[in-house]
Amino acid sequence: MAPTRAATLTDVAAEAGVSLATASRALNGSDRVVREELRTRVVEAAVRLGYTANAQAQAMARGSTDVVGLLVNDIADPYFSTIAAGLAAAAEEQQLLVMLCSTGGRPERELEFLSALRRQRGRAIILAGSRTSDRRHLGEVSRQLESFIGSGGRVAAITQPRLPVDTVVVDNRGGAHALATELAGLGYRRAAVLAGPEPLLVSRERRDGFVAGWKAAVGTDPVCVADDFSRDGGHRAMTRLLDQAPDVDCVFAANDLMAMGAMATCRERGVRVPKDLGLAGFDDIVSLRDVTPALTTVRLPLADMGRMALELVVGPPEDTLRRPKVKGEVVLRESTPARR
Amino acid sequence: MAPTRAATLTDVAAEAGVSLATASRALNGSDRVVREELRTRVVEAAVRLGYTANAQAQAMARGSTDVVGLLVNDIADPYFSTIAAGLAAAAEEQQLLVMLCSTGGRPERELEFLSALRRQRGRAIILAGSRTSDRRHLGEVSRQLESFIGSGGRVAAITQPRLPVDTVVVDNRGGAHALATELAGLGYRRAAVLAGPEPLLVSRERRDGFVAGWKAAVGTDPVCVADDFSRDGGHRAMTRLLDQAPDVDCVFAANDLMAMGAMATCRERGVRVPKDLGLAGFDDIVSLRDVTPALTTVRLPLADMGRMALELVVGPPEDTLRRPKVKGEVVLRESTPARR
DNA sequence: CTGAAAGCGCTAACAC
DNA sequence: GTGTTAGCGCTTTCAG
Repeated sequence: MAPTRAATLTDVAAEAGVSLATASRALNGSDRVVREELRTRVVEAAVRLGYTANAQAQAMARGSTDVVGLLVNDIADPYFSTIAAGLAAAAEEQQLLVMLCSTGGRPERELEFLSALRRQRGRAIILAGSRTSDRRHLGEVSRQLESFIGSGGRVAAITQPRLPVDTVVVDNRGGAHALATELAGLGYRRAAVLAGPEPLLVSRERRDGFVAGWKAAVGTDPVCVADDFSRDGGHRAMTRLLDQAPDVDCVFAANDLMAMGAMATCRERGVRVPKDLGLAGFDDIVSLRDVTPALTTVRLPLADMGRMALELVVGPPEDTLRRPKVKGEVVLRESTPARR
Repeated sequence: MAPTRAATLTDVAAEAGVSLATASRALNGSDRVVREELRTRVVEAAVRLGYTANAQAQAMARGSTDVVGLLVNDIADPYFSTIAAGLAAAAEEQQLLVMLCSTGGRPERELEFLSALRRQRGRAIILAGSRTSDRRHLGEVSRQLESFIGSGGRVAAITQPRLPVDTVVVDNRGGAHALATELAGLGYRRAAVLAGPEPLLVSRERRDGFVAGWKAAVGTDPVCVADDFSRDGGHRAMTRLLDQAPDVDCVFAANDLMAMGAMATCRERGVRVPKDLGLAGFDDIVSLRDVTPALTTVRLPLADMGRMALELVVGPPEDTLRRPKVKGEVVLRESTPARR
């Protein structure tokens, strides 16, 4: 059957025998009050006609939408999907719709999405881990964001404090520092770090925090190997590490994904965790619950971070940049038992 | 600073000294051709003014949008997030925007999203595992979908063949049947099934397929215990199973999440997998890579399923219902070694 | 409390 | 080729 033209507000008004304005006021909220009798007449007419407001038309007339954009690196990564879940729940409470973009790390994709959101006149955009370091690209992003903000849009970021926007910041340094202290206290003596890509701030902070903590506690410098912030990256880094420095007794991977990759390397190489080697990660992603041995990590309240980011973009804008902080909590598990 | 009014096409036209129509044709595509000279003039004016088309206005004038909705149960569940990733990638290729809704299993949320998408005049909506069985609710959903379709919207589902819409269907029965056959071939003799909620079709299909396969191969009826389709559900079900029938030698959990829960129960109870008990799941979610022992499962091409679903809603609509099928592939791993 | 009418920004006939 | 103009569906002054 041919798509029947959807009923419009005009239709409803006619059906109810009232003016367009009254129908609008009765149906789609307004400070104005409509007499109860008319009101019900309109509502009934609307139901009879199966009326659904046209959000586009409303957006145009009102000059604002209910859409917030969420930009993540990879929605299949549990780190991001948990953040997304938290954000989605908060968005629901605020009656906002979430537009999702999983960039797969491609900078051009990021820019496309920003511009799509400008076109959509989105109300806000939330950047979760825009993993880039290319200055040129970062410049472009800033430019896009500026004009988005300039035309009334709100922006918040999660752990990307390089952009001049409200940001949920994670105390990476402190978390990693605390972890190093704990590990040293457990009796480990020869540590290594599997860091993420050097240009990534998060990665540097975690590495530096760990190194500082370790130095303070043990007095030595951990070996550092860098690779991608992914499971495969962890796998490769660990392989190189075992070749370079087979005598380490504990390894800190800059995120859980890398730690899982490292664990896989250990299995392949016959290195027993935690017998031969203590291993720790960072983030406490949900899938960690099911790895064996259970992995020591620094827990981040991921879902809350999504929530917080959304809260940054609703409510009245503030003059000053906000940077709510979340701390990581060291969670010791089987992968790093006390070394006697 | 006050949000400066964004430049409109009218502004651009004025700046370029051409008519509105020409500006529109030059900027936002059209079959009409614009003389090169004017064209560049318009483009330059647009750049100068920082013009961004207003998607709302375009949608209204054109009568269609570039938005597709994706409805999932829980975006933090790796099953859904992997599907979402596949779908997002495909959407990008089609220049479509993805509106995400993570319902958390709440039926009312599902309906709200459907109606939001109608309001948005979304082009299509994809339902991934709308996990419900309530007839009343299903009726409401159908009604919403019908009017969505009636007004030109497209709908596709993933593994929810109860709705009269194009659906990516999974051969749950066949996959589970094949798994049962393999397990029997490996020498297992006393099987149990941790099924999902009885009302869920997927759950019944997997259970029935396994039972049928097992019966054909071994001749007996597996014990069945049902619970939620989640990690916790698997944990509870396994607990009950161990109490009821401690002598089973292999367990099939209706999805990987339940299998992981079951594995946790085993760890707590001191039941060794696979020594005391073989264990298998279904889906092959990505986090499975890192559990020990590696879990036998039936692999589903999750990202592809997201892709396929999107393909169902782009391109010309067909008269007949389409039901592309995907098969599961049995992947034997450490959790089910041969029983001698 | 209700109605008439002026837009919101853009596209697509329809003329020239 | 290019310009004019009539909508798209709704909100919101501005008058009654």
